[in-house]
Amino acid sequence: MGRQPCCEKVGLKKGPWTAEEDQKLVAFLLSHGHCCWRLVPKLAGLLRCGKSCRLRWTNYLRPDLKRGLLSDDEEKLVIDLHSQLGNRWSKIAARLPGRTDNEIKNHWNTHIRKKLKKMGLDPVTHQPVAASRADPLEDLQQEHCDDKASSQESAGSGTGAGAEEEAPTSAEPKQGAACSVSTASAVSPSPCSSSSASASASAATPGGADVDWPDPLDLFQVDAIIDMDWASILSGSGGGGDIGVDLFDQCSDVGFDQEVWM
DNA sequence: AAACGAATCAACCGCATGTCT
DNA sequence: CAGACATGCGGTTGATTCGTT
Repeated sequence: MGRQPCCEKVGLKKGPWTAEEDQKLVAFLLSHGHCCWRLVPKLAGLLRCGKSCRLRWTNYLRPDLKRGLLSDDEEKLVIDLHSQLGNRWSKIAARLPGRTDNEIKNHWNTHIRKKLKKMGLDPVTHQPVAASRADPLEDLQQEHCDDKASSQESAGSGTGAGAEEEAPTSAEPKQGAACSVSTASAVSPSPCSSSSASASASAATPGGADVDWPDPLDLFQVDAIIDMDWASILSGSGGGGDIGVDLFDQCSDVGFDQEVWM
């Protein structure tokens, strides 16, 4: 006997998430963690499939996400990792705490690829297309500040060089999914049979510390939660004192991987 | 001020792989 | 062992935002 299908695609909502849906999802996951994604929308009262919930959480609602553009160092690291790993965005994201595979992928396609092309480098192979420079990464850093200009210039000089020329990384046959090591997700999958996550979840609501923490179960202040400076809070530099340790303990109970927080 | 085009990014889709019955 | 299902991944799309004319 098999399991129930992931989502009966009947009556499920698609498209952009509303603030109310975000609130429900955040409140549920912060208080219960995720047991099985298939059950999350049902338990949280959402008309979404579990897949959509997981994506929304992973790419947008996860509290440990950094926001904003990638720093120079992060961008360099992405380029370096991409040269080694190819389009294995989840692997790359795993090396950049607080960044998601989707975010990195988007940034690559919209920024980095153009820069590499402008520098005369093949974004796929990272090899010079023609005669090229000695240290592309150094040039990249120099040009980082005029991103907009470079993007437009490259668009003009690209002569049709767009997504259509993107070829699969020859040296990297598609096998990223073969790696079952948890990568992008900050929430380690807690099996349904594991009672620890859900059992302790009721006591794991982050709050009650010195940090100005909106109670997710109270008013569903999701925006405030998302905008919080999590890195500072968890490192104790945000005035939270021991909040970092407390949150580590609490959040690990609901399935967070502490290493991903910092 | 309006129209147009480019850039950005959130979200969806389909596939691959691992797990469970 | 085989089939069904869950999950994760990468590619792609479409709506929105931003900049230019």
